Amino acid sequence: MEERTTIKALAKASGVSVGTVSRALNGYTDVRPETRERIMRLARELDYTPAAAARSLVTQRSHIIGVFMETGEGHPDLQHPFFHEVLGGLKQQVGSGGFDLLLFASERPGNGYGPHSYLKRARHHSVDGCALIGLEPDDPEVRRLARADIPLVAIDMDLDGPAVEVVMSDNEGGAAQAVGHLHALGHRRIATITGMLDSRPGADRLRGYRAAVQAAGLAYRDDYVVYGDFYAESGREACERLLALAEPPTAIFAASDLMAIGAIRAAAEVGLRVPEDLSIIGFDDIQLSPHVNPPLTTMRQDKLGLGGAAGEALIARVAGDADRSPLRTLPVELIVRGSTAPPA
Amino acid sequence: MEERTTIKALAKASGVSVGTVSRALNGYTDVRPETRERIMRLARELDYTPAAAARSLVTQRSHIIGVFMETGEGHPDLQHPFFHEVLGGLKQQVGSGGFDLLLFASERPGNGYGPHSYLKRARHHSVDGCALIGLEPDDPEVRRLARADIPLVAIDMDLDGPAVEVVMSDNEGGAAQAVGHLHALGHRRIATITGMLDSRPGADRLRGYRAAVQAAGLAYRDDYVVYGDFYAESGREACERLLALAEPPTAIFAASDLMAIGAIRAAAEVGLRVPEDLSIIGFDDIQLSPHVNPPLTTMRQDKLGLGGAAGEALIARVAGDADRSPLRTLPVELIVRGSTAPPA
DNA sequence: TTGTATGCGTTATCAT
DNA sequence: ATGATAACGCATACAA
Repeated sequence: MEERTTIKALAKASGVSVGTVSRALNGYTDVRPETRERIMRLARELDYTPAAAARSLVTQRSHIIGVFMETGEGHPDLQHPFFHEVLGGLKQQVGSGGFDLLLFASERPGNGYGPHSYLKRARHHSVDGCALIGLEPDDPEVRRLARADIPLVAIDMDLDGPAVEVVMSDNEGGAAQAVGHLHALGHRRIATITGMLDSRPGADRLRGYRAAVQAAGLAYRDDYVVYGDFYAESGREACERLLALAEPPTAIFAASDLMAIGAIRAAAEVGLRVPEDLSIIGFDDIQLSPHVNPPLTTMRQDKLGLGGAAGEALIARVAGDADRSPLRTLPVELIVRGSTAPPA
Repeated sequence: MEERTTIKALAKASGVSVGTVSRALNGYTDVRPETRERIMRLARELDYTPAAAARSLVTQRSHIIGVFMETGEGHPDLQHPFFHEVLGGLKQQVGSGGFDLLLFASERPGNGYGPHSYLKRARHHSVDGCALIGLEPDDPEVRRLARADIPLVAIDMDLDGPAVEVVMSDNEGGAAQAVGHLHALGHRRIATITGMLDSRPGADRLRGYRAAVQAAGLAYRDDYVVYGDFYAESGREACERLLALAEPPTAIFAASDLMAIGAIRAAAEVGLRVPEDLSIIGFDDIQLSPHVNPPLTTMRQDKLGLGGAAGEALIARVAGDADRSPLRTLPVELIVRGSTAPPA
């Protein structure tokens, strides 16, 4: 039973008061150098570690960023690889700023009474700010959280509130660029497999597709727009439908890499070769994309950058910087690999 | 500036003392029913949320499980998809037990003095327990943490200490089963691409391979054992080397799906078809495995189950249950898909 | 330069 | 059944 060293014990050992110890440790100037040194030395020897709880109680700062992370219906959370990479960037950024991440898991905070509530969970742990990943912006509880005065950053979702900032990729521009790539290769029959359209990225990528198709002077065909849900299986089904068309497309823009990979498989199953018979471009550039067969051409999202931007925004707002643009859009990049080629 | 409702404000509103409020909320029996109801109602109206910091200060329980998660050298953390799925299972399990997860990000906890230290970070936040994912068991700081009396669960790594429990898959048995599957299909020239051998799973899977090869009466050939690091690129390179052999294998057991996928690609690049010309089996069953081309035959690890078992262990030990087996091994399952077939 | 005292929001131990 | 009151570990305003 090793007792935790408290500031009181450290004070006794140093022969000074707890107040002095606190000031010495926190870098106040009005402490005699030799006193400080003695205290610091003893702190090291006794392996003193301040209690975050006690400190946050008095300073009203927890140095903790909360994370609400879920993905849609039917998909247990933490599933989409995209979110994890974003989380990695967030972790790195807030870590360098001296913050840790609290991944909310329990739905019954505190005394366990009352309904499920994001705001309550955030308040309970006195987080200094929160990152919102994969939440439903229309959820009343999300809106309630957004109305509070706690710094918030929403990733890939629309949200507004007194202290919320939104971070997302240039989904519309990226989608247009993807279609442009296909068009430049010579494709004229270009279809798309959409993501969930009630999500901002899903809607934006479809919008980008539309804009690019029209800009290219191609006819916009309803049957070239098939709905998916960002996951692989939906990409496969959508591609099957597309290939069954009387006049099937020669190229497909899938709104996610996962769906693109599903589409490649669907093509293989009917004996079509990618990219010789069918070009497929994805969106995300997940880690596996360079390694699938064929290597996937895709629009790369700067996932670490997204998380980093979120962390940066949070840190700035926690520090009191309130005049910040409520929206930060990160550029995407065309990565040409082996799944696209000129039409046969 | 909405003021946070404190227990004091709630007491004043209810016309009772804070002590009574606390007892009412915490379900003590010695509170008059009508008093309790009034308090509960007001708590709801004022949207009262207890402060975790204050509570943990007095109860010595934070209801927080810390998570140290990193992956090896050169690979920025949070990269391997396997770990994320484990994290998902952990999150779910501890959440249902009323705990939240603290993802350690900052390397300078507290006053920022002193060296990097896992133990210090854990103590600083008074976590009730910790999950260790992807750490180096030989790291002196890890050992120091393990010696402490705080409940620990190590995932996929060897570690011992007064309160540490280890959770991992049956890597050795699974590897043997994978090789057995290949052998049963008729393969006799079976090679392996290993993971990092300084990791417990990497070493165990190689051991399982060896055991199965010998059990099958096949000759153990050094040139059929190529070293990888679990990631895709290493699988690709290893497979290239294998295929360049004078007598190349007809089947490969890759110690991870990522490497198996890299291997498939290497085969494709030299014009070999999988599984017709070369069978490949992986290990993990990551989310993409069913969707790659061809769908990957693999040994499925119960990733959610791993995380869940870790969470369960942590919760039990935090509750004081100390007589628990220090090791929990979860079974793996052969998933036959399209990347293995009888030799030509 | 240092010590003392107060308070942060709770729970827990006494009384009553 | 309820109310004071003392912790919990720390930071800080005020004295000295």
